[in-house]
Amino acid sequence: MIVMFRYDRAMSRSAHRVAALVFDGLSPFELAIAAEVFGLPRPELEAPWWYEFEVCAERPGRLQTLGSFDVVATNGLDRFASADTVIVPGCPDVHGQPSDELVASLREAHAGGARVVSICTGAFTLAAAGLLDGKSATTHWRHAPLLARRYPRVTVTADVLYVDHGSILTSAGTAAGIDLCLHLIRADHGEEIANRVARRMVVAAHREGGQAQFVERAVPPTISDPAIADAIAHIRGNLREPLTLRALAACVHLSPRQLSRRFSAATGSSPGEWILRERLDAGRALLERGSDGIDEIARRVGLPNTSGFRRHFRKRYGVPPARYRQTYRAGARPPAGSRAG
DNA sequence: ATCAAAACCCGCCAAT
DNA sequence: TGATTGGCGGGTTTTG
Repeated sequence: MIVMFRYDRAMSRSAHRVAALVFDGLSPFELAIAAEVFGLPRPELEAPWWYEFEVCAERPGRLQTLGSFDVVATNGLDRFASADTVIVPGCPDVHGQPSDELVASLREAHAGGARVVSICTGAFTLAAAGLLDGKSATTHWRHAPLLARRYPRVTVTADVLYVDHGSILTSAGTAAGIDLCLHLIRADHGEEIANRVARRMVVAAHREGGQAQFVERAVPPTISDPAIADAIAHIRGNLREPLTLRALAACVHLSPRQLSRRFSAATGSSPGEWILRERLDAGRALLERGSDGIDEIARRVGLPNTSGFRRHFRKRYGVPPARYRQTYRAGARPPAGSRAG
């Protein structure tokens, strides 16, 4: 599993080093995303390890950002070779070409086992380095057609927030970089810590980002209506039961009409919708972790009719359950060419 | 893929 | 008088 792989790898050294590329004309926001997620100390999380964040430039020194302030890079590109994760923010010119030196250092980082991560049009830089050849990738939707034209060997997917190939990850327009960085935290430290980081940043731990995004549940909203909070707790604790509106209403001492009304007010979704989502989330988790068959999983999440389970699953996640499991497991292999660690 | 039955959702409105 | 409740109708969705 890649999660274990990354964990072991990080534990084998003093810390997991995240190196971000900076250059003149940098978007400060994109750099700040990486700095916020990886650069802030977070002792309150009690994670077994955390990241060391640094910025690296082709020519270290003072650099102009697109905002009205400068950044000073103290490191050169040689730091990429030994980094565990390399972040490449949006490039200043989508028609331009990165320098040979940058291309070489990105290739070296990747060959050396680093995860290489692009935000927004950073995908152009990765593509120019040949790191995306034969792979799917994403970038800002405005530039997706250009990326596909310029680099025909890259399969450009414009309708997702990010694409994870294990050692190569690309994200869509600027803010999707947040989704991707949280995704990395989730891969490294698990859902719980990723959710807590997201909560600290006051963003959704997960946005549904298009069909095959395979995302986890978002930070649960705070429910101020106690009856509805009870109802949700009851749903979670009794997923395998039928859970009709009427039964649920009786359980929390409300009329069905009232439950329906207050549930929508408190959560933004109807009881039925919510219950279905809980069931499918649980089903997805069982597909990822356990080895139960689809029939058994369907029963356990309260959709005992397997064809119904498949129908809903496919509609929500874009792929049938069996293929989801296959894809998920396949995606969990360590990246080829990684160094031992 | 199709279909009848069941369940759900929600605007409406009289009763509280 | 204004807010909340809960039954009803029936269009929509889900089920098996």
